[in-house]
Amino acid sequence: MEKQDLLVRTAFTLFYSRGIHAVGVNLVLAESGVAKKTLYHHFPSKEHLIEATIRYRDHRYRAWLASRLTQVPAGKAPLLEIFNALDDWFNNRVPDLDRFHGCFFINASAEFSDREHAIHQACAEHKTAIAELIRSYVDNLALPDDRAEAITRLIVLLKEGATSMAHVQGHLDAALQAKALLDNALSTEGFVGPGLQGPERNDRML
Amino acid sequence: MEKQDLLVRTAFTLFYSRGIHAVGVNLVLAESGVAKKTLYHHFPSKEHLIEATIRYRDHRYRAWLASRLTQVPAGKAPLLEIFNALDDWFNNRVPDLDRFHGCFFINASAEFSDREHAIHQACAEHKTAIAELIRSYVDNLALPDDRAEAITRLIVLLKEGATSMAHVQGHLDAALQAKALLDNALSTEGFVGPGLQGPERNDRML
DNA sequence: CTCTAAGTAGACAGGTCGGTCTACTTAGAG
DNA sequence: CTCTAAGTAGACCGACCTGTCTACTTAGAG
Repeated sequence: MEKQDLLVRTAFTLFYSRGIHAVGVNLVLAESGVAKKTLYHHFPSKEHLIEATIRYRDHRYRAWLASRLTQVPAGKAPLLEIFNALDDWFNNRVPDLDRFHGCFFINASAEFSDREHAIHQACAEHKTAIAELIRSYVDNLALPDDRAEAITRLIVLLKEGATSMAHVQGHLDAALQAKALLDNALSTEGFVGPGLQGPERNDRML
Repeated sequence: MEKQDLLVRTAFTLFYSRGIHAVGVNLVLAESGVAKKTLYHHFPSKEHLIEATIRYRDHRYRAWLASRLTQVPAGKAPLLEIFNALDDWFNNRVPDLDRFHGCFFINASAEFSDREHAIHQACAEHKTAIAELIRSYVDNLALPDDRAEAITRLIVLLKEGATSMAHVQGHLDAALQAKALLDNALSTEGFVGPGLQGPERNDRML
């Protein structure tokens, strides 16, 4: 594997499990077995390495989620499938995403709290990209634009809440709970209008 | 003011706005004007100071939220009022809580990711305490126990999601969006059963 | 008046931080 | 064969980290 990739992967795993400020470049080098000069040959500073780990995680996470959503029939199913995927992630059934330690982008935003900071903005952009992915599936329901936007934001809200609860409180069933809530909302007149089927019988949790 | 309190308040503000690992004790001392010996007289280590800031924030936050919920009529209103309070917090209309930088406990959990760690556990305990506060208001609706528990968890889910979105993405209206969703859920047959009023007309956002 | 607890300023120790640098070693392209 | 880009190990720099320590000051209790 190319040294640059190796550094980014190693740095990501360390940053994700221990926090970004808590991990020094010397540890990344020791874990990866790469020389310091090589790191600074590819990245002008630790900051750039951090940004590379953000892009790396963004790419992996989006690819994983997008792949999951193509594996179910079109319609409501992909929207609910988001939360099946989250459930797998929380319960460490997705080795590709590393052992669950919450959302890397939420964590990074906590360490780089200033919204003007490049790293915080990169995290926000990831969230926007995820929202756009979700929106593309909501659009398949052929709803009015404002309705589609509201449902997209609802799903994002539930996703963020479930991820946070799973990490901080250890409520590993938060994804399925969010799924049941979404299912109910999607079946309610005020949300998507008549014409969609009722909730999936065996997923009722509320 | 007692030096111990001054240290905790100063440390909290710095930790909250810049991150815990990013702030050294020397900065806390410089900002507070307290001598280093005094800090280590009251706290055996930085770790203990961090734990004190967690307890401090826990106390302040719970007192603020509890106070807000007593200012509306009993019934559904306090549950919706949670999100009015969050909306004020996100938009910096609550000076007592410091300038909004997300949830301090989520942020701290990101920096102390190991769930066995005392600081992470203290954060989880705060969330549990908040959930119990909410639960006490849900109980006023006189619902079956499992229903009440589900609604409590739903509210917590929405609260966490809104807080995270407000911080990372800057969606400062997330609280009102969550409120509208809760309002709808509380009015839906499957959630609390018949007998409760419909959604508040002018808060419909979905 | 005396004793004590809590405070001050700031030097210091041992370690880690991000980052630079020298000197040397590959491996592949022209 | 030669040149270059990318790699190695690791010494080194100044800055900052947590935490300890000396020496002195202050305020209140007995």
